[in-house]
Amino acid sequence: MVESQDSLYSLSSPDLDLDRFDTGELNLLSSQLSQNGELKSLEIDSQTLVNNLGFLAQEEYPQYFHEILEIPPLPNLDHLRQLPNLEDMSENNWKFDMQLKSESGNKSSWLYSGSLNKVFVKINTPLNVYPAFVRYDVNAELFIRAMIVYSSQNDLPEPVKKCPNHKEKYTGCFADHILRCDNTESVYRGNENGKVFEEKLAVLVPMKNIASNEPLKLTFTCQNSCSGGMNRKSTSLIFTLEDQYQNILGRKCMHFKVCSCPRRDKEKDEQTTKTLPKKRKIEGSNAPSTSKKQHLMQKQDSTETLMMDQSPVESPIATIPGTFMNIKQEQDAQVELKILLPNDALKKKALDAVYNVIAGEMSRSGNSALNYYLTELQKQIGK
Amino acid sequence: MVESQDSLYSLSSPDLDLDRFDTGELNLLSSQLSQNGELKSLEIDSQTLVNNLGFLAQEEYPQYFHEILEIPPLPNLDHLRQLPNLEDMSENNWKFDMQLKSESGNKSSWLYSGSLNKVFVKINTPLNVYPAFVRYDVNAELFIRAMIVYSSQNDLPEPVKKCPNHKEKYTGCFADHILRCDNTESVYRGNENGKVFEEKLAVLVPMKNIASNEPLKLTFTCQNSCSGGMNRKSTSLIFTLEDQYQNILGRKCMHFKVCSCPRRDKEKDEQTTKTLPKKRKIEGSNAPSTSKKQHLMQKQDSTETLMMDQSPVESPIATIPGTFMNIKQEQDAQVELKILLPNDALKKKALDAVYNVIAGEMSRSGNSALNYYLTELQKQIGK
DNA sequence: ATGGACATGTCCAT
DNA sequence: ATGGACATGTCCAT
Ligand SMILES: [Zn+2]
Ligand SMILES: [Zn+2]
Ligand SMILES: [Zn+2]
Ligand SMILES: [Zn+2]
Repeated sequence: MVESQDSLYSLSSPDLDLDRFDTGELNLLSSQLSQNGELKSLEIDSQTLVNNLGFLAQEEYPQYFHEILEIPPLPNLDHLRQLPNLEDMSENNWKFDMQLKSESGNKSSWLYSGSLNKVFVKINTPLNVYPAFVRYDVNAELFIRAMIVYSSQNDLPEPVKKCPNHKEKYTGCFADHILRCDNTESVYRGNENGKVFEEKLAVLVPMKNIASNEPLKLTFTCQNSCSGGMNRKSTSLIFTLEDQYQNILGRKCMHFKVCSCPRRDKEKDEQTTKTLPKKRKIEGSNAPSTSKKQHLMQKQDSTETLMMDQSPVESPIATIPGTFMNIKQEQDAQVELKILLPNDALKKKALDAVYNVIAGEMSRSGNSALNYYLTELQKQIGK
Repeated sequence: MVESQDSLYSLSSPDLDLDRFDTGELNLLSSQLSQNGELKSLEIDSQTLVNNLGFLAQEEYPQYFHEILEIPPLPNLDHLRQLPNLEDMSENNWKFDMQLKSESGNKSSWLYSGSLNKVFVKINTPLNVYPAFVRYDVNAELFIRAMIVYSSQNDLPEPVKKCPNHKEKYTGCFADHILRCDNTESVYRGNENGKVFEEKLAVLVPMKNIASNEPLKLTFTCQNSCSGGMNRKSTSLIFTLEDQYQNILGRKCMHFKVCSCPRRDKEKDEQTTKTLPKKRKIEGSNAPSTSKKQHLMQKQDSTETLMMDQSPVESPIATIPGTFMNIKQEQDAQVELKILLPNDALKKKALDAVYNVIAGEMSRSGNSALNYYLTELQKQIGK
């Protein structure tokens, strides 16, 4: 164990003997790093490690060499102990992207501003984000990590914590997590005080069980305005496509704001940004009044508008869950009932009431074909 | 023990044999009542007790008879198991009052509105309140209890809880208490879910150590606007002068609001009240839209300006409703109900049934926002 | 759902 | 400290 680490430390030039990296060692190194926040057991600080492995860490190397060199993936794990990176990384073989698709239904629960690369979303409301990437290496086990950070350079290191008010409502693995992902097998990582990438709160979603057109079903459980929490600071979402070794294969970032009036706030935000870069921010310990308050992402803002709005096409899939198979029904034209209800409890009551309507009719008419609808209703009620 | 209680229960007429009351028995009864929220050990409900002791509970009897009759104070402990009373009680021998004195210094930390009988104060800022009373019985051990309640009749039973955000900062005996009193030997009483007088959170200050001109040094540790806490409901402060047996010798009430801008809010409040009694409140589970939202104290609002400075009539004590609906209308996630039905006729019936579900809920909860869903349903039903 | 009014905390210049 | 502007949640009528 120590031996393998020693061999790592001895690396000091780009003439790396790549054969020496087998995935076993990498895994080991990776876990070594993450289980021990300060690397004390290795008696080496993370900076030293970064210095020694730094040449592997260039953004230019995310591609895999193993096909050419017939070796395992080039390790690129220094980011684990660094601050999150807010630059998109999509110009490699994986062509990773995350896309929002406007949904016809209750579209008001979120709105996206292309000019700001920012999504405005209500609290506890689903935001579906669709992964898009080329499966460049079919053997890689893929994950998408979703993480929240403060947008401003000064606040980036600061952990983004859920406010005590909203914390109170939840227990369990995501009690401290603002960002929830309701896809099955999502894993909640990090801790509330984590500063570097691997320690920050995030949700890790295995792609293994995600259908090709299935979105990440995200939910924000705290508002940007919450005092004792995000406290009106501006925030960003970072998605990273990762393999089983935590190599980063792609990255997609966007600003977000969890608020009560997405439309109003989006319009005001676009308006304000259009005119002049204002102050009146409590972000960062920046200069009194002149500071331009620039986001890390905005470094490339020249191309940002494009980046956003083109990220285009692709088919919206949105298979409606719970869609019924078409039953060839007798003479009567089958009809769909589709309504909006205030909450799940009332939806449940509504379903029960409809159940009674159908059951009553079936009883009165003796039309046992209606049983099909009861069964379908029961499925929804059971959920 | 049981015997002494039995003797109490046997009282059934005002011809009370006052000699039978010694302070020992009263103390015992009092502690019996308070240690056992439901009086289970006595196998008697508090209502029965009130019925039996009710004749002692008249507001007209707070005076002591012991000088005349040479017996201990007339017991008056039924209030312990009732909702707090919001009427001033100063027209007796004790002439109890609590007074604010404008301080030259940092006067901005609070402001008092005479016309509203309301003090506007900043969070975590000292509010000195000066007790004034005639020491009618020099042998009595005196206390002043300070308690916070919701002003509106509907919300009065609801415990006033500190929001989780502000709770987080404190530990110890006043962790849950919004109202702090920094005088030495202040004792924190009650519990967060207490509904009746003796169980509600309060601070009890022994007068023994208070110099004659010394004020109660109060501090509010949570704002009226705090969600998860007072949640913008209007609130009142109740001071009661009590003896060592918890008899109430005097009472002084005032509205208060803990806010960031006392001056602005005071002016706006006075302005608004001057014109017309408005709605736009989240207080009480009141009727849909017409409810006048009246404070207990405001029942006499016609004379309130006077009342403040005099001390009025009489008024009923609100009884404890078994439950009070929680109006807390946080943002519920809207949901869509989508089902397939055999034909239009049944769809119509289904819509009717759902309509009834929502209408019923709206009626029960008084949540008029649900009307939107009824309207939408009606559109579909009309088709 | 939606837009307007409002309530109320925060920032900022003086 | 103070008043004005602003940010942002909530209520309400449609
Ligand atoms: Zn929150
Ligand atoms: Zn940006
Ligand atoms: Zn609070
Ligand atoms: Zn009043």
